[in-house]
Amino acid sequence: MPRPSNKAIRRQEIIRGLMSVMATTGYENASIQAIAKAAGLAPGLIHYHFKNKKEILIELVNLVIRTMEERFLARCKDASSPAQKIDAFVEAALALGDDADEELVAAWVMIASEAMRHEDIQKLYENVIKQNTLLLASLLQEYTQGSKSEMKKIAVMCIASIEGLYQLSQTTKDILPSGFAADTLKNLVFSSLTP
Amino acid sequence: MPRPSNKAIRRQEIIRGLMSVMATTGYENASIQAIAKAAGLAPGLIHYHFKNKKEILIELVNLVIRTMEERFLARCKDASSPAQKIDAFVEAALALGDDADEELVAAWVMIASEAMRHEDIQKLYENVIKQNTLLLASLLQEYTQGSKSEMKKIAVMCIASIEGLYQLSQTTKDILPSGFAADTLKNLVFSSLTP
Amino acid sequence: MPRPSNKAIRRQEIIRGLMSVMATTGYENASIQAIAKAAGLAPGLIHYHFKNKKEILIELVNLVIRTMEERFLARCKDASSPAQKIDAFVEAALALGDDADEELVAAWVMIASEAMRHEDIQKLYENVIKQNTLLLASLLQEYTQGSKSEMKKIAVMCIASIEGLYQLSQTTKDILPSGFAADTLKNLVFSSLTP
Amino acid sequence: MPRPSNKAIRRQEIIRGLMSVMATTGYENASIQAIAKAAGLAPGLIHYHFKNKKEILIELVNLVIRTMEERFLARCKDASSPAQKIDAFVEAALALGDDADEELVAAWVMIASEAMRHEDIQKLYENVIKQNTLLLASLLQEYTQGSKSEMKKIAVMCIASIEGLYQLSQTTKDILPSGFAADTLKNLVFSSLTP
DNA sequence: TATGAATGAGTATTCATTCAT
DNA sequence: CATGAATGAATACTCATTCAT
Repeated sequence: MPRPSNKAIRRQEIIRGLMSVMATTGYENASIQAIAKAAGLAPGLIHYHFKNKKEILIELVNLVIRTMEERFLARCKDASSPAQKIDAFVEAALALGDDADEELVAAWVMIASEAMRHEDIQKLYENVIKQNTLLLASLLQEYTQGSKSEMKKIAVMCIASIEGLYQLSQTTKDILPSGFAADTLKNLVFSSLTP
Repeated sequence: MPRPSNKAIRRQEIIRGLMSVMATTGYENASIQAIAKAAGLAPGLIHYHFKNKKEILIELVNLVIRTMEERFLARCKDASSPAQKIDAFVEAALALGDDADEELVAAWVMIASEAMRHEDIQKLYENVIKQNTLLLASLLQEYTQGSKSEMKKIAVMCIASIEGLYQLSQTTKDILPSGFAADTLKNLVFSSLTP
Repeated sequence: MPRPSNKAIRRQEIIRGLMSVMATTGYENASIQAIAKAAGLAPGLIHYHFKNKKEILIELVNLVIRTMEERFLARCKDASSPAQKIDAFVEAALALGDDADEELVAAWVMIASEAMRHEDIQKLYENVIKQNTLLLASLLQEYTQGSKSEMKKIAVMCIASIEGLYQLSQTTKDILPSGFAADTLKNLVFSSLTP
Repeated sequence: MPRPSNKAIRRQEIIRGLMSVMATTGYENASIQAIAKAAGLAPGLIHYHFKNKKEILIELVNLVIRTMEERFLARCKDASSPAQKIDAFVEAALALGDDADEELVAAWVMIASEAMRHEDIQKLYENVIKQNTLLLASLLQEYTQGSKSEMKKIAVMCIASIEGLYQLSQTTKDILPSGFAADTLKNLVFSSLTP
């Protein structure tokens, strides 16, 4: 009887290893050795489970994306009106708290910058941005019967703010009034819609 | 009789070499060889003019910052009212056009991500963000006699939007409605102020 | 199933590689390539086993020091009187014979000169010199009930002679009457003690 | 009227530049740039006055040797008896005082270690050692009518002590009782002669 | 003579990837 | 599956030497 496969588990460990290393050093400086150490595994094992370093990155991107989606869905459960859903969207993106979130955001910012260098990462990143934009735009439209193109613009700007806030949270922490982000962004958005 | 010094010129060439390489590959992947090639110089010459790679990066950051400031000041010349100045601020940041701007923004996004890895870059980056935030906040306050802390929040959000838009412009170009950024951001800001 | 560790063996090989290269070229000129070649290993492997070149040097210094101590202890086994111990000390230091000794001395002379450039090597070197001096001084005192400070002076001079002879043996071989060193030094020391 | 040649002066400056750099860093680490800086000259000028780095070293060796000889001759002026001359020899070698001496000794120790690596330096070094040995041996013989070969042995040992003391003075300063060297060595030598 | 820019080869070090066990 | 040793290419940086001015 062969021992049960643990590929899936090992792959998760490795992906999380990359996430934690990347959060502080970026992708280029995340050596296989360091990833292995962070994952508590032997270096040689990495390439048994992944073809190469890039593949781990891609899986990490997918993991982060999935996690973010889940955050939104969880908050959406109790939302019925469009306004509540918009609220849920922004809260899911910006009302971050624990250490896991912290690392997730750090990794995400690193991923965003890797999107500039790797076409495949760029595609994944673009997809999320595109989807989120469309989602938010349709929520906005539902909420206020404004023009579609106008709602799209506001949605893009909103997404940009979120990405920019992630960035600033990693580089200029002490400039951000603590916990201000979600509320301020919602204010901005809603006030631009009501007239 | 002695050969005339050309240090300043060479240093500029090298800095621009780094900028152009970084714009597409990031800092870690900007090899000295590549920088030299982009600058049209022999590799060995780089370290004759700069102590190390980091020093080139720092000078590049300073150059980009200076250039951005000049853009704002140029647009501010004709602005008298606070509203016009806010307008100038946003336009200077977002109404970008030619290839030089393109490269500048690309380099800036890369710099922002380097700020996460190098403390000295982080300091420079933080300083600009801080200064811009304060500047914008005081303009907003001048314009609407709202509370200082409220204006600060809006200013931060605005700066975040700008940084986020830079990011998106590099990673998800075709999602941005062309030329929409400045106007949409101004709308958002002003509509949040008037009530 | 895992490959058995051979770190200790490889490290020894590398250290001996450095010793043999240093013996002829000195530390600065002992390139990693040359060390690897002397050890029969791939260059990249050196840095798998050692953090950097300096670390190899430090281990080499420790090895040489240990070897020298063992030489003395081996000769001391049969020594009971102080005079015999002094004899053993000088013999251990100077009655050198085979090729291994030759290389050891060559490496030691190189190490001594590196002590001028690297603080950590200087400390190791100083420690041995200091310990040997104290050891010899106490032997001398045991032998002749002379003043402590006087014995210390003779001990230092004796150690200096030994180091100087090492030096000359590497640089001006054909000036040294073969095999004269130990006897002559003992004569000098004992004749200065008897009055 | 052509400007008067200053080759000799420049060469001296460069040689002293090397001496001062070597005293602290050794020959391999004495870069042409550093030598030029120490000499207060432009880097390019070095190779105008010297074919290559080695040539400067050779001239430095000659300079140091000459300086040492002069020290001995100066002290010999008032010496008439063999004992006084032996005294002068040892004093000239070991009764060092000012900063210039300090640098000279440091450079000399570095030179001695370079003798292991460069055949031409080895020759120069060997010559001095040989000559000094013969000189001292003949003085010893004049003083005590002992056998020539015996006197040679003592002379070699004496020279070795001196070289060893130079070495220790650079590497383990605080172990040497201050100012003890000359007297102790003279005691050792004379007591070994009188039986 | 003098200056300092330029070149190119050389060096330590890192690291993704492979492979023997 | 797992381990950790091994490889070789890539990279930042140094430096003697040359050369244009």
